[in-house]
Amino acid sequence: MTEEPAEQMADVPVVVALREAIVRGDFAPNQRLVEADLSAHFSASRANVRAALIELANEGLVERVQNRGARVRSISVEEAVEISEVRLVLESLCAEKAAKRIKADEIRELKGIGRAMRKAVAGGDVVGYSQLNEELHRRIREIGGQRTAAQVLERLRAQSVRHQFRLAMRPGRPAVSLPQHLALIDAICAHEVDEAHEAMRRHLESVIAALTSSPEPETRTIRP
Amino acid sequence: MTEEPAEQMADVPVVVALREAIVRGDFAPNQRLVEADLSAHFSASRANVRAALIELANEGLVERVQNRGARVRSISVEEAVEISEVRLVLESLCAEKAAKRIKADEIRELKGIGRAMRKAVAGGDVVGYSQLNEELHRRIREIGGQRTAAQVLERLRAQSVRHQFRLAMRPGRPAVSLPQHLALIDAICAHEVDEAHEAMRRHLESVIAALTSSPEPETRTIRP
DNA sequence: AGTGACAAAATTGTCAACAATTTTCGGAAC
DNA sequence: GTTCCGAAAATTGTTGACAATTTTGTCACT
Repeated sequence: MTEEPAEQMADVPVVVALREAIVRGDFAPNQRLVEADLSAHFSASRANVRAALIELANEGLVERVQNRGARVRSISVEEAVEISEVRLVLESLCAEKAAKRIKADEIRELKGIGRAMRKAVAGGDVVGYSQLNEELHRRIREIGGQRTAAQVLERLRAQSVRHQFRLAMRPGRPAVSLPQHLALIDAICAHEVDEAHEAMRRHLESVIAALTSSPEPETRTIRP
Repeated sequence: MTEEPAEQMADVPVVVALREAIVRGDFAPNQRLVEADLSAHFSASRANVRAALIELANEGLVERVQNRGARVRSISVEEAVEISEVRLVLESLCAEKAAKRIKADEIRELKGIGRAMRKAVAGGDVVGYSQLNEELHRRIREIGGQRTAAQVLERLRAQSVRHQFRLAMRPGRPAVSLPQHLALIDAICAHEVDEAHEAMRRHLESVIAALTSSPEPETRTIRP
């Protein structure tokens, strides 16, 4: 493996660099996060690394135990389901609010995302569709204007991004979720508050169902 | 004001001592939290105080700005409403789960809380009723077994405890919420899943209504 | 071979001193 | 009296060294 100082030139705070690295998957679940190593990797002081670890532990991305250091927290399938249940009720709330508040330019934007999704699925672009998926949910949160809910959801997203991505990779999954997303977009853009709520609920119930009835390959964690 | 070293003998970590102090109201909203002062007050090193402030900022109890220190975050009424909206959907979820999973001994416990609430209201014991209120909601979260939701709710509770307490102090408020709580307890103990959900929804909708139609006295913040 | 004790190494926890920044305060200029 | 400047004070940010703890490695003993 490479051993360079790593991380881009821009002097981003350590916590955001480390958070992105974990979410991106640069660090495997359960991998130890040694303060001195991170200090070198991000060329930051150990105190800053330490502060970052405390913060990320608070966000649920990192696990810290007294005198035994920090490691990337691994999210079990059961916990991923729990997170999805919370997402269900909170994103449904945001969808409701978005259906109430959405404005003309935002309608155009959401419709645009819908078209792009259709195209991505038709073209078999799974990662592109996955990104659009994330973008759609994020925009709905923003349009909804419920900042407390949005903040909680953002934190949960970081924790479950690995499971979400694997789910998106399952064969046939995009074909299931695409019509759900399109119905959701239609409801929100038509200011149909109740239907927006229901569409989001149906979509996330489908996610939960897929997660639970999962023939997930073993998460072979090698712990050296 | 007293200037002693403060804080009980027990060597509790700084963050929990500080968190409790803020939630308890020992520090007023917007009050500055100077690291050196806290260091003396809790007889801890400045590094520990600093770590605690970072953690509490992450939890939303403290506001930190670069080079300008930390202060107790003040929660506006609008934000308290947002928090209550999130609580509504999450606690409804927990109430559902609790109605599904509740066991005999837990039923006895909840019924006991219900009786104590009735007694407290009859006797005009407002603070006692407020404590029972908190205990009931906490037990429902625990019985529900949805740890992700419970964790989010616990964090939000810390943020909104001030508003909650003031609401509880309004004349006539206990008379409104008591029957709602009793109905909630009955539904959960009877394993009536949907009704438990609805009872919690109605209860928290009433809380939100009370918060919004509020003749709250000015939060006179003196900033010296 | 297996086990336990013990030293060595690695790692985290703590602290105090120093640097950088912001705020406060006094006074000169108008 | 007000405004603007600059020095002093207060406060936060950063660094490095040291202490405490855990982990690893070694070796005698059974």
